[in-house]
Amino acid sequence: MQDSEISPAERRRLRVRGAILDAAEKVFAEEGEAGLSIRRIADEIDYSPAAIYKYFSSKDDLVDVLKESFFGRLLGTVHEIIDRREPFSARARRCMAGYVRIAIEKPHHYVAAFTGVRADDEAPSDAQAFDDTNKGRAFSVLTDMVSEGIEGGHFRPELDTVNTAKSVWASIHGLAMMIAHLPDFPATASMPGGMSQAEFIDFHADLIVRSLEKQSGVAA
Amino acid sequence: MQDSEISPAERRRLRVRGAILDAAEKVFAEEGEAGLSIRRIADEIDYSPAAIYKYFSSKDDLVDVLKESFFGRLLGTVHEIIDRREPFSARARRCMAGYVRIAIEKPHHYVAAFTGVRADDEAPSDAQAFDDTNKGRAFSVLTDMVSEGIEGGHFRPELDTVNTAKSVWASIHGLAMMIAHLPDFPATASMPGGMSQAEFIDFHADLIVRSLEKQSGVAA
Amino acid sequence: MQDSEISPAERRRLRVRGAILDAAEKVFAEEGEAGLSIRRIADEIDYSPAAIYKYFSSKDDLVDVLKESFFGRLLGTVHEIIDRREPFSARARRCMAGYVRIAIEKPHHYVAAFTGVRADDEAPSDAQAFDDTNKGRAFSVLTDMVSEGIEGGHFRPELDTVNTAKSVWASIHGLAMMIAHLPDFPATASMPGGMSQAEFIDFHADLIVRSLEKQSGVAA
Amino acid sequence: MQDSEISPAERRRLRVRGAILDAAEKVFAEEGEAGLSIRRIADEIDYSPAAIYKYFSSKDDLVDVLKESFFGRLLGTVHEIIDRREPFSARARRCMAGYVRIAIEKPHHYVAAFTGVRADDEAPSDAQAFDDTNKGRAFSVLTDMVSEGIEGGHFRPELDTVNTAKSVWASIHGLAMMIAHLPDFPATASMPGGMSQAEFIDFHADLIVRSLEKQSGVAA
DNA sequence: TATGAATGAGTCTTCATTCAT
DNA sequence: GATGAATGAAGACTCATTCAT
Repeated sequence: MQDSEISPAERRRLRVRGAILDAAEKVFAEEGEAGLSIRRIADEIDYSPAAIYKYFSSKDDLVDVLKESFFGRLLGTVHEIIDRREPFSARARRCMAGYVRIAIEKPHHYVAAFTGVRADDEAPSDAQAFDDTNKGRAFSVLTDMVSEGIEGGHFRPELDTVNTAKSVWASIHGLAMMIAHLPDFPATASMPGGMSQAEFIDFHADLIVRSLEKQSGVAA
Repeated sequence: MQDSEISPAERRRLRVRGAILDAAEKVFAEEGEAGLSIRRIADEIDYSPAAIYKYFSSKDDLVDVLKESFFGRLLGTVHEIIDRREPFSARARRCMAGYVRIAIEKPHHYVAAFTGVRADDEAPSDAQAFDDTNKGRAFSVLTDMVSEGIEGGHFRPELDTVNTAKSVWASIHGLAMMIAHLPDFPATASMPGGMSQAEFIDFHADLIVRSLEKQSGVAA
Repeated sequence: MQDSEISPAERRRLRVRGAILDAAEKVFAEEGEAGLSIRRIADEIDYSPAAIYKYFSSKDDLVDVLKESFFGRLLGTVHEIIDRREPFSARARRCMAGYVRIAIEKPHHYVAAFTGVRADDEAPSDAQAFDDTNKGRAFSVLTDMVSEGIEGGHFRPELDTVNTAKSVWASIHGLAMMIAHLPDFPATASMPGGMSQAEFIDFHADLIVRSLEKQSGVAA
Repeated sequence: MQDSEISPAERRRLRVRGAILDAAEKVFAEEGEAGLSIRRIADEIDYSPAAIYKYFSSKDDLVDVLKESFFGRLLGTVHEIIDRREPFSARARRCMAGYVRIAIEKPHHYVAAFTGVRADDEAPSDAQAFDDTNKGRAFSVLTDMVSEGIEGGHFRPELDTVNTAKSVWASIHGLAMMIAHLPDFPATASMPGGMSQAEFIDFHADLIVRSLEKQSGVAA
C-alpha cells in the first residue's frame, strides 16, 4: 500500500477532475439537461472550455463519468442500508427511503443517470449484460428485496418479482422526474400541517412498501 | 350535414399534419428531448424542414399541439372511466389502469407532455392557475379520487391528499419513463409465465391502489 | 389607333399587373426595403405569392418596373412644370418644389428608385450611357436648369454646372431619406406656428434655389 | 504609464475587431443594407461566421458599434471645428465642410449611421429623448449654428430654425447617399477644369451656407 | 388562371471541439 | 497545464421561387 504511487501531479489532476465533475453536477442540477454545456461548466470553475478537454476526452465522456459516480453513490447508499441487516420491514422501508432521498435530492442527476442526456448504452440486449450494468445493479437491489420479502412472508406471495420491482422502480423514478420538472408542482405549502423533507421521503417510501405487503391490518 | 364538408384538400392537409405529429412523436421517442429537431422530424417524413412551417408556425407550436392532443386523449380516457360511476374500488383501479395504459402505450409522448421539451408554462404560480392547466386537470382527477377514497373509508384516513396524489402520479410517470427509456429493461419475456399487456397494466394499477387502501385482509 | 388591339383578356392582365404594382408600392412605402416581400405584396391584394409570378418574372423584375414607373411620374411631373415656360425664377422654384413634393410624398419609393433595393444598374460606365438612364434623365433636368440659370444671369456665373446640379440633387435626395427613415425627426409640431406640407415644400425649394442665385438684395 | 499596458494579445484582438468593422463597412458600402450579413462580413476577412461572435455579441451589437464609432468621429470632427471660435461666417463654412467631408469620405457609413440597418431606436418620442441621441446631438450642432446665424444677423431672420436645420442636414445626407450609391454618377472627371476633393467639399459647404445667408451682394 | 405544396438557399446564432501558443 | 482563436456542424426560421393541379 504505497501512497506514493500517486504523484503530486496526479493528485492535482484528480483534484481538478473532481472539481469539474462537481461543477458539471451543479450546473446540471440547476439548469437541467438543456443548460449543461461545456462553457457553463468551465465558467463555474473559472476555466476555459478548452481546459476541460485535458481531463475528459469529450462531453459524452464527462457525462458518462458523472453517471458512473452517481450510481456509485446510489449503490453505496443503498447497500450500506441493506448491509445493516435490520428486520426486514424496517430495512425495506429504509432502503426505499434511501432511493427516494437520492432521487429527490438530485432529481436532475437521477433522471439523467437513468435516462438520456446521452442516447448511450445502446440497450444491452440480454439479461446477463443488463445485470452487469449500473442500471442493472441498481435494479437487482430491488428484485432481491422483493424476493426476500416474498420468501419471508412479508410481501404478498402472488407477486411477480420482476414486475413488482419495476413498479417500485417506477415509483421512485417518477418522483424524481416530478420534482425535477415540476418545481412547485401543486405547491408543497398546501399540505395540511406541512411536511418536512424527511417526512416526505418516509411517506413515499412507506407507500411503496405498503403496496407490496400482505394485508395485515396491523401495519405501520 | 355531410362529412364532405371537409374538402379533399383539407383532408390532405390534415393527413400531412398528422404525419408530422406522428413523426415528431417518433423522433422524440427514439432520440429523446435533445434529438427533437425540426430537421429530424422533416427527415422522418422526407420533407424539407421548411415544409413543416406550412403546418406549424414554430417548433413550440408543434410541441404545444403534441402535448395538447396528448392531454386530450389522457383526460378523455380517464373521464370516460370516472363518469361510469362504478363502485369505488373497481372505479379506482380502472381509472389507474386508464392512466397506466396511456402511459405505457405512448410512453415518450407521456413523458414529453409532462416534462420540459419546452421550458414553457413557467410553472403557474398559484394553485388556481395550476388547476386550469392540463397538468393541473390531470392531477385533479387523482386528488379527487384520493379524497373520495379517504372520505368513503376505502383509503387510509391518515393519508394526506395532495402528497398521496403525488405519489400516485409519480408511479405512473415512472412507468412511462421506464418503458420509454429502457426498452429492453429486463426483457419482458423473462417474466415467469409471461404477462400480457393488459395484465401488466392491471398489475401496476392494482399495486398503486393497494398502497392507499386500508389493510383489510380481504382485498384482491 | 385601334382600341381593340387590347383584348379584354389583355386588359384584365394589365389591371392586375397595376394592382400588384400599387400593392408593392404601398408595402414599400409602409415598411421600407426590409418589409418588401412577395408574400406581403400578395397579401395586400389577397393573392397567393405564386400568382405574382404570372405577371412578373421575378421580384427583381417587379422592382425594376416599380422604379421605372416612379421615374415616369417624376419626369412627367417635372417636365410638365418646365414646359409651362414661366419666368425663370418662378419656374425654377416650382420645378424644385416638384421634385421635393415627389420626394417627400413617397420618400421610400424615391430613395429606392435612386438607390439599392436591387444592386442593379451596374453603374453605366460612360457619360452617354448615364444620360440614357432614368437617373440620367432626371439629372439632366437639373443640369439644364442650372445652365439656363447661369446663362440667363439668374444664378452665379462662377458655378460649375455639374457639381451644382449634384448639390441640388443631393438636397432633394437627402430630404427624402430624412423623411423616409426618421419619421418624427425632430417633431414637426415643434415648428413656430406650424407649417403645412405645401409650405414645407416651398420652404425647401426656396432654400435650394437661393443657394444658387445671385445676391440681389431684393429676393423672394 | 507605458503604452505596453495593452498586451500583444489585446492588441491583436483589437486589430481583428477593427478588421471586422472595416469589413462590415465595406460590405455595406458594396452591397447596401440588404447585403450586410454576418456571412458576407466573415467571407470578406476569410473567417468563419462563428468567429465574428467572439468579437461581437450579435449582429445588432456590431452594427451599433459601427454607428457609435461613426458618430464619435463625426461629432468629434465637428465640435473641434466649432470650438475654435472663429468668426461666424468662416466657422459656419468650415463646420459644414466638416460634415460634408465625413459624409463623402465614408458615405456608406454615413448613410448607415443615420438610416435603418437596424430598425432600432424606435424613434425616441419626445424632443428631449431625441436630443440625447447621437442623431440628436449631430442635429443640435446644426440647429445651434442656424440659431446663432440668425441671431447674429448673418442668416435671414425669417428662417425657421428647425426646418432650416433639416434642410442643411438633408443636403449633407443627400450628398452622402449620392456618392454612396452612384459611384460613377456623372463621372467627376467630366467637370470643366476638374475639382479636387477639397474643392468639392468647400463648394458644397459654401452652397449650403449661402442658402441661409442674407442677400448682401458682398459675399464670397 | 390561380393556388397550395414544397423546396433550397440563406438568415442569425450556439456549441462542442481542436490547435497553436 | 491552460488558453484564446477559430471552426464546422447544427439549430430555428424566412423567403423567393417552382410545379402539379
